[in-house]
Amino acid sequence: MSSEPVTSRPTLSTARVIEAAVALADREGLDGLSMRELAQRLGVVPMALYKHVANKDDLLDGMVDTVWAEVEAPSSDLGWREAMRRRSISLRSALLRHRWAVGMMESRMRPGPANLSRHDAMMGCLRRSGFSFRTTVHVTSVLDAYVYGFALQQKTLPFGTPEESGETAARKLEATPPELAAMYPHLLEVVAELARAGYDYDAEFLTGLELVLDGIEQLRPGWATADRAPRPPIGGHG
Amino acid sequence: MSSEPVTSRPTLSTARVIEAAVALADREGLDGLSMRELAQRLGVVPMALYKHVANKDDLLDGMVDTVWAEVEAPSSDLGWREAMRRRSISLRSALLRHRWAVGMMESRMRPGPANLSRHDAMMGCLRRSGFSFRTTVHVTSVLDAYVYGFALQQKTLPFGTPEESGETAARKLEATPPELAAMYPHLLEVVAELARAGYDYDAEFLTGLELVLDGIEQLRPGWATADRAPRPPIGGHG
DNA sequence: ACCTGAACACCGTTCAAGT
DNA sequence: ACCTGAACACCGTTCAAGT
Repeated sequence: MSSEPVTSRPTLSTARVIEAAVALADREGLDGLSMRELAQRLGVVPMALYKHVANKDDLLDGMVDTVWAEVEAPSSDLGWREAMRRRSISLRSALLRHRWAVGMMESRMRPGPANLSRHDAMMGCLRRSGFSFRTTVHVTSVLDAYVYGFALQQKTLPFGTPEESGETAARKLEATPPELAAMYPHLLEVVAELARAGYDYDAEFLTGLELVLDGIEQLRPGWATADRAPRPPIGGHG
Repeated sequence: MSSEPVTSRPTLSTARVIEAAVALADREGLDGLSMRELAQRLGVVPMALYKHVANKDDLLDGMVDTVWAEVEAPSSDLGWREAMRRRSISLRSALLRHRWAVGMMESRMRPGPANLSRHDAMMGCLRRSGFSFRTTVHVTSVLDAYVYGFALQQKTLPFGTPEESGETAARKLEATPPELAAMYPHLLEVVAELARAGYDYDAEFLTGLELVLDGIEQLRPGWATADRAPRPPIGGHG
């Protein structure tokens, strides 16, 4: 009696709605994601979606947690530096696959389970590696700022590949009227160099990441001697 | 004959439209900024705006350059580190005053004159301070990522002042069901510490900024010896 | 020539009518 | 009880009609 539906259109579910919404946003951007368009792609009437998500904001909550689920949770087995490096690279990769998610990863009012578990793993890794509470916050703050900020820049800048960036820069350079070139000599000089040598986002990200990790290494209290959380310094943390 | 209009409503101009749009976005956010609402606040019919801006995107271009005009251009007189510190703080302040602008500062396809002049000053300061072309790009990339990323986090996170953040965290903590507390022990531990000691965005930003500046100091070729651009190392930059 | 109201093609969501 | 079409209050922008 209860024969499986063999059609290519499985019945709607919250998971399927979220999955389709992510796919739509990946392809068309956040502006292209409307409840009406999403419904059409799923072959249902717009109001049918509201059986599976409370509203668009609820849908976005689910989409963001889908992205979090793709982020590698740091494990303290690797040592904090390798763990933080891998998590940062993994977070950036997820944000490259889902550019619409940049700026939404920390903003949801009701964080989902994947979000919570990844943050818990981050805190656990740092605390177990001997960072104090306060320093754990510093590390999280500066690393997240760097990764989110870099992803934001890349999402936002007008070129993709190294070659493309060189070409874009070169074209812009040629199109620059002489009076502008005279007003912004240093900017033009650097853009010309980029046009010559190309601009590789991945390499740039890794360079900056090591720079930030070096800074964190210095921040770690007792980094040169102890391997576990030392007693707090007399003056507090300031 | 041509008597000055003494009314409180001066005639419309591009500058006045942009100014009003910035004020509206500051107060109501980007979502609250519609051409219709903006027109109403200016006491004109919606279509009247299109005499002064080509479309909404053109309006946003103008708004972003208004924010750039508030950013202090770095001067190499101060030394690169102090100059970069001041520019970063100034950029963040502008983004705090105009939160809607986070994520739009580098994304405009037709950058305005204030944008170009600030970027030119940045490049000029770094080049004059002895950074190579390539290292100048690294410095710009990592500093901008940090400032934009931090501003994005702050815009996005649900609390404002240190006290408020403590209270918010404490309230969330109390509202946490025991089964969740057991699943995310490290996260809860850190949040509890934040609830106790408070979370000061300004202090956090400055801490991370010095960390990044320390990293940049290491990046600078010839930083220990020369004060002007050294000849490039034999192996290139790697 | 200038200005602008109505219209077009959208949006998220409510709500009442239909099965 | 469930589903859904029409409706509501928006949106940016076009375009033709009015002065």
